[in-house]
Amino acid sequence: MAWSDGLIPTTPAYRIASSTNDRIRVVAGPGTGKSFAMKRRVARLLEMSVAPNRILPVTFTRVAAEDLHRELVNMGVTGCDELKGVTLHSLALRMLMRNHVLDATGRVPRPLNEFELEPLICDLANAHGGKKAAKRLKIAYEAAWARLQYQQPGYAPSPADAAFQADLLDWLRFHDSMLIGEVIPLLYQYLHSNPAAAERREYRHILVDEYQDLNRAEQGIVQLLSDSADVCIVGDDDQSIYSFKHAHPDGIREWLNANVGADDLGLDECRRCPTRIVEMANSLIGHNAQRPVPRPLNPMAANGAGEVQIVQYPTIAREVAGVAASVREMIANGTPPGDILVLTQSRAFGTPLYEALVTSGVPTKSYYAESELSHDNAKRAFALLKLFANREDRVALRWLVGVNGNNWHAAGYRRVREHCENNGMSPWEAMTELELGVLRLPYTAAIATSFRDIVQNLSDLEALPDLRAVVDQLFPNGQESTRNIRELAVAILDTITADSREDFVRELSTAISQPEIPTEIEDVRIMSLHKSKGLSAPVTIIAGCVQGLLPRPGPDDLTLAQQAQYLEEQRRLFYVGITRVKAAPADGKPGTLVLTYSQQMPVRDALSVGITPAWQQYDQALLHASQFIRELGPTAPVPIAG
DNA sequence: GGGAGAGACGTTTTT
DNA sequence: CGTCTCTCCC
Repeated sequence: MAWSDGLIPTTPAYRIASSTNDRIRVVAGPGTGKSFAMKRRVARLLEMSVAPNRILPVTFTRVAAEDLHRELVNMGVTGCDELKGVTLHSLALRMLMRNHVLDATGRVPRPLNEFELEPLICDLANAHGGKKAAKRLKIAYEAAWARLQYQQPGYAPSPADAAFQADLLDWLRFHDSMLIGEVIPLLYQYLHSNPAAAERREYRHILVDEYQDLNRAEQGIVQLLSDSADVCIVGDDDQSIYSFKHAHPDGIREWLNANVGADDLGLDECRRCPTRIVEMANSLIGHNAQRPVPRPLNPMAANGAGEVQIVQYPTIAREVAGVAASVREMIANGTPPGDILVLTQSRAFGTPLYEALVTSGVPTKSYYAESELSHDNAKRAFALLKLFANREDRVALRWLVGVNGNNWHAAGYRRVREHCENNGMSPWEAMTELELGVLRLPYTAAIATSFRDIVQNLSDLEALPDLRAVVDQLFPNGQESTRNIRELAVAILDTITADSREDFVRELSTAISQPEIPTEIEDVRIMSLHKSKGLSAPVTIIAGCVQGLLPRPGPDDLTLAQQAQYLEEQRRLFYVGITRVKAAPADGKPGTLVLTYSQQMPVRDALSVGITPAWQQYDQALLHASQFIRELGPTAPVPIAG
């Protein structure tokens, strides 16, 4: 199929695909077909024989990356197999692993898993005001980098920040590791200080999706990679929902000033949603006063009006039962489960809903599912596996040796580390001597004991015939706490041929941190509003639309202006949610949106979800409908009691 | 190093 | 209302 098949030359989609301007900005609302236009643009480049490895399609999430790849394959475009959509994060990791880059940065691109942060925080807590303070300081360090504050003239961290950062960097260097939040900044630094680096001219075409969700460092990388590349950025500030990740949505506006002469294209026709929902979405987002340029979505009459229900229940238990009942009814009436998307603002709503659906026999998948590493058993086994593959994995060793102590044996470990630094030893070597009694250090008895167990565990593993046996030993069949990680490990074993421990561990790590995205959707999906971005479904249900949860009040240390911004982001989150509804008139699917909320919930649950109830009656918190329901305007139906 | 008791805090999320 | 964190004490 040719890139221009079915594209009408006067349409914006055609211009996006065909423009030869070396700078293009596309502002595109939800459901307006920006992925479609991007895909056609990539197809055109490939048909013009641009080498696939010189095209860089950057996406915010892996879902989008795989989507692009799949659609190009379906189009049968030559060269698409070699074209990989990547997230900036994975691109950065790949570049940081190149030898000359390693050399220049002096840092090992071995990001810490979430669970491996615990001993790091404990090691730094003492000198920096406790665990909480250390966590805050670590977040501040990553935030400063995400915002590129270090590059801004006049920026200076406070003495406390600077002292913490020095210690943090020492810890990371000593343990041959880095924070996940450093991956992007380190590549930024490398590219920034090496204008002659080949990386800066590696790509001929760069396409960036969801540009409003990138933070300053990420936007900076895109710029540094575009010395000799044509750049096409696509985004929508009305869908900017990642401020907690320091997204810099102003970047999409500033970009036009920095790239004078760029094509400025827009997609406004909402091809996805029913017209009634488009009108509600416009009314809702119109309440955001700080929009730079209001750009209403244009409804597409052929989609039909669609169906919308707003339902209030007396209690949260009734709400859960009610949603489950309507899902069952829809399925009984012929709606495929995969057509139904249930969105909630928190796990606390998602989990009971999931359980109710599963109990009533509805095939359901919760995207709130527990991580493979939520149990200590699984963490321990995984850390052992890392050490089994590489005795010099200092992070894994640090974790294992501290896990049984209430403070991660921070005091003793500090002595071990000092000894290593003074004598040029690795922790493995020092602990071996410690355990043999050759070396004596104060406060290290517990560490020596833990180390002895670790060595024993490892030698037990060494005695096993192959990796399959190692997996059976670490993640025993039938053990609930390691069931998820076992499934992953076994699946990987089935695909790899060589018995290489390093490869196996690397693949398992990747599989854990970057779960597979199911391509065949056969189940009802329950997920957060954030995760729903980029998806669409004929039936979308948003449960728990109550004030205090959606919108949330936001942290109390915000200024009035910041509070207003926070509220606007919450409104954008709801905007993203309701625009997931897909009308498919040809299939007789009108597109259905259901919004539910309840009048009361147990105070205990309210508190644990983050709602501070303004009113309560005995142990029940009294709830109110989200203000966003009201803001949907006159097109929205009158709420009914359920 | 570990236990008892007081006090803070509670969410969403990407890589 | 629970869980985590910190402090104090042995």
